[in-house]
Amino acid sequence: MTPPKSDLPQGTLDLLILKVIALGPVHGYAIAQRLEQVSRSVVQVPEGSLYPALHRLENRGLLAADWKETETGREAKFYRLTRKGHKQLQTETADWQRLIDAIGLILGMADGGAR
Amino acid sequence: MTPPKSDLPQGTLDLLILKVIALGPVHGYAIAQRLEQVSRSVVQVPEGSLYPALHRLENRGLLAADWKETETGREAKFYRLTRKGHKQLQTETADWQRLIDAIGLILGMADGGAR
DNA sequence: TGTTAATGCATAGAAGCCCGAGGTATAATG
DNA sequence: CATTATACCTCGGGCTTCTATGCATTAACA
Repeated sequence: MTPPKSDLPQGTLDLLILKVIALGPVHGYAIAQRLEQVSRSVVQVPEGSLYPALHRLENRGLLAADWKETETGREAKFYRLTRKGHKQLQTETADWQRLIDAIGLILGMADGGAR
Repeated sequence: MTPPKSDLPQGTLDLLILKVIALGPVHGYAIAQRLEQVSRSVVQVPEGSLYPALHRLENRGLLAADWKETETGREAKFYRLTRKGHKQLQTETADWQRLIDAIGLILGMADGGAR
């Protein structure tokens, strides 16, 4: 059944993490699940990528975290965006859009192929 | 004036190179120019990234090269796609499309919650 | 009760890519 | 003759990512 796993291009993970957290405080484990669900399993984030990324973003001052209880009564580290993180999300989203548009132009170059 | 510079996500460069070469034999230097022109300077490929990438692709058997003269009468290494390279381009293009669609889903998430 | 699965965090090590800096060489232009 | 543009190349540092591993708790299940 070969589930369509896909490796994320470097740098993209940060953007996706920022986006999920922007929707409301979440803990790390839930971020990975969320990304997988919404992307229909195209995006799969191993924990060895996730947690270092979170620490990185926190060190850069884009995230802040507090330990709280989950709905199931367990301790977890809930992340939220700082003001800096919000700005970063905006610029990274815009950058991403400009980039995939540009790549679209390149991949759309005519060679008598599809369409 | 915000110069629209953009770094390529890791791994994407290979795809773009394959695409340009698929349009017809070109030498390395021209590939970089081509990418910059078509993308309106959003994509800029430094030589320190370009040449290692070309060698990588050649070593993987996706490209083949011959020395020929350019229109200006200089020696240059012209690359073309192998059959394997063509297949690789196809699958990588499909992967890319699936990935940006998935990321589009994520970036399009609204605060209304999962739906 | 023992064991498996799921939740939740974390680090270490290896692999890989990107890019700035530096080097070689030719041709044309001022 | 010096500079600019063409055209190739490599090295080293820096960064991200993934695999593997570890720890701890809770729920389910046989």
